[in-house]
Amino acid sequence: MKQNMPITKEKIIAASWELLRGKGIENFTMRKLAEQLDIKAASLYWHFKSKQHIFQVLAEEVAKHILLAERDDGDWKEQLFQFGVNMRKQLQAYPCSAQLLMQTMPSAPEYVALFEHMLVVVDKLSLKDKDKFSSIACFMDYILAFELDAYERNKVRLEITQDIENKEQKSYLNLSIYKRDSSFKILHRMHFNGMFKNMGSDDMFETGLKIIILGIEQLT
Amino acid sequence: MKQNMPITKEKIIAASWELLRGKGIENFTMRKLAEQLDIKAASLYWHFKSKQHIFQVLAEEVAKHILLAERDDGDWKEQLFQFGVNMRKQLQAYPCSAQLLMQTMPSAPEYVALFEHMLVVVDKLSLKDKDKFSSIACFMDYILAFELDAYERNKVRLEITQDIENKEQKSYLNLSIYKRDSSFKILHRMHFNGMFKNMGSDDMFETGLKIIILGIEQLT
DNA sequence: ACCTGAACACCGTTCAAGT
DNA sequence: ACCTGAACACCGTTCAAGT
Repeated sequence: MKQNMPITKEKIIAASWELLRGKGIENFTMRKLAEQLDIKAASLYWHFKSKQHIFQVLAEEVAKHILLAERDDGDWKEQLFQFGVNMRKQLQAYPCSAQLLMQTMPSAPEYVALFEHMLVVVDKLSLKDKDKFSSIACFMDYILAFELDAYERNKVRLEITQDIENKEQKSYLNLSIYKRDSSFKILHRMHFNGMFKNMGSDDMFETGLKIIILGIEQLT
Repeated sequence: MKQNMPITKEKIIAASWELLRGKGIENFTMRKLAEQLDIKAASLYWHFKSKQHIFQVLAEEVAKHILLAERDDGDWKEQLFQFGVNMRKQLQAYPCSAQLLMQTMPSAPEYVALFEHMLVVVDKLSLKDKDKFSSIACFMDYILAFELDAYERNKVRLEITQDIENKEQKSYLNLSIYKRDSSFKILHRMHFNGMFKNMGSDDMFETGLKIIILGIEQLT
């Protein structure tokens, strides 16, 4: 990480991804970012006018990579499905990218390009423009929320394992209570904790994708 | 706001909602919350062990109210639709509640009750348990993401109008560029800004809800 | 039981001053 | 052109001390 060469925007962005991966977006600070680059926090402000602006650049980078990895195979249903799978793959490759996109979305030109790209896929359907737009918005909302959710759940999971290490045993999720509580009949039947542990899996993600694609088809 | 009676948990929670409504979750601070209650920030820690814990209580309150407002009319499709509409209404009634739920979701007992309630609606369908669960997760993800999105978009909108007041004219969304850019053919045809202005509307929300419900039906 | 002052270890951002 | 020290106005949280 230590270099004598002058800092560039590119190096700051690269270090930002590292910091996000290591500390998460809630612990991303200008001071830590500067430390990682062997400079002082104040120096960052020569390259970027604010932390928010760094986030915007990161978000646009993600949006760009989502579009780059696109190939258009099969019918519209297959295309939409592949787009969803690929978008999630990119979101997983860039730490906290769902948060970044959610925060900065409508201002980024790349975001609009994403929208346009998906509208093309759905344009051949015999739907009102308004419904095409709603379909794509729903599709993207689902994907983003799925990853936001996964991130939060992972955070809780890490806190718990940390507490166990510290012999604190706080048990944020005391599932044992629900296991015995007869008021949650269906969840109980579904093997409560197994179901919740399966949240965030590839399988669950793809089922959601299928639901939305089938739903769009049905809207015609 | 000024009272001589001793502060209670209930008063702190009430003041928290006010603060969220007035300042948003990103400007919710213990110091501001204390000020609103005419006490000092340190005093809050006698009632709640942390800011995070206050958020957890707020989130559970929202989840509780979503369940309370429930009536079960019609077939499963109608029920699910009404649930979605009602859930969004509650999310809109409590400021930043989508963020609160997203942050604290899996640890809250009320959240599990929400899940169970929706699973009951969908339980009569001839689906694998796994797919019932995925359906509900998809449904809830969509609703939360829709409101998160609306919140962020509103934030940007407020910043812009503020800038216009300040004669800064930064134009975070310079839509005029896209309007002329021929690479966004479909969005252009759809009246670019009109479409984006329509984002977050009741109509768009309900279309998304319908898509997911039709999709779940198709999964059987 | 309930509240406070003072402190600790942080933040993002600015800006005059250095090279 | 690029970086820094020092400061400003904040954070969340703790804790001995007050009533």
